Amino acid sequence: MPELPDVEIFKQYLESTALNKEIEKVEVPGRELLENVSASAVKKALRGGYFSSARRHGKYLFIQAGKGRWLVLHFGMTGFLKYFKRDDSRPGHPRLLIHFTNGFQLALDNQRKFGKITLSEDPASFIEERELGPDALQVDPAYFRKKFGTSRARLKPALMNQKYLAGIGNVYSDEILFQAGLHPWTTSRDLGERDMKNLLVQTGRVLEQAIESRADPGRMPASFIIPHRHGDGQCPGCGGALRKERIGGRTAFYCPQCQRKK
DNA sequence: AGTACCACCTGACGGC
DNA sequence: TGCCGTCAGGTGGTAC
Repeated sequence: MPELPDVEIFKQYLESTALNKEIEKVEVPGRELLENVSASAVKKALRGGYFSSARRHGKYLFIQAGKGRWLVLHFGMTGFLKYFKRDDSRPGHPRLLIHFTNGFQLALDNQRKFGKITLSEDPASFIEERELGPDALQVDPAYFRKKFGTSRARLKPALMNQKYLAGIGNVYSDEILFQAGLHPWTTSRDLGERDMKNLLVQTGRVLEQAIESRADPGRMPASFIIPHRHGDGQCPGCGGALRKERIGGRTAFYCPQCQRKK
């Protein structure tokens, strides 16, 4: 479930492996993931060039391959990057393979084909076209207060709405609400000033701590609910049983004891 | 505007 | 052992 922290880790991984290496060949075994672009256009855009930088917005990764030339990746539910040399370390479901002249390859692996691959001349216009909200780590408090202070949506679907904030999905929305002590069913605009402020603070805190933990539940702080998001998980705060419930079409986990309804 | 539901896709898992 | 239904969850569409 790559959400903002996971994609940030992919970005760092890419930056530490695949930048400034000449691209020799490009394969697109997963044409189904291509969006508004042909495989030959992707090959033509990348072959002979090199990746010079990467940017992330929400769950999207933008990789620059020249002036006005960006490779855009979305990881869907199961996507990840792998930089490798030997064929026996090639991941199981490569959908895009970039061969470098140094003998290494970068794979976008995506078991369930919910990811996307496309090209863009400019990340900013891509973000605008998709109507993505600001990155969840770069939110102006006034914007946040306005969006969440007027929305009639429940808190959980509101946090997951990419038009409000970009980057939060099912798992991290649970964590943010848990850290903020807010009930997922609470109507967004019913929040008081204090809770509203706290929600924004916790959003940043949770995402930053998740990145520090390398988006790995095993490394997250003991106070996090994420490692307990399963059948009979217990609240890391009060030890009570977590509740599992369908909210906005997603499976939510929360602590009915620690997360009060407003 | 918000919600509910479906489809996309593949693999894991539980029940029988 | 093996078949079948269900679940996982990001996005995007439709209908209400």
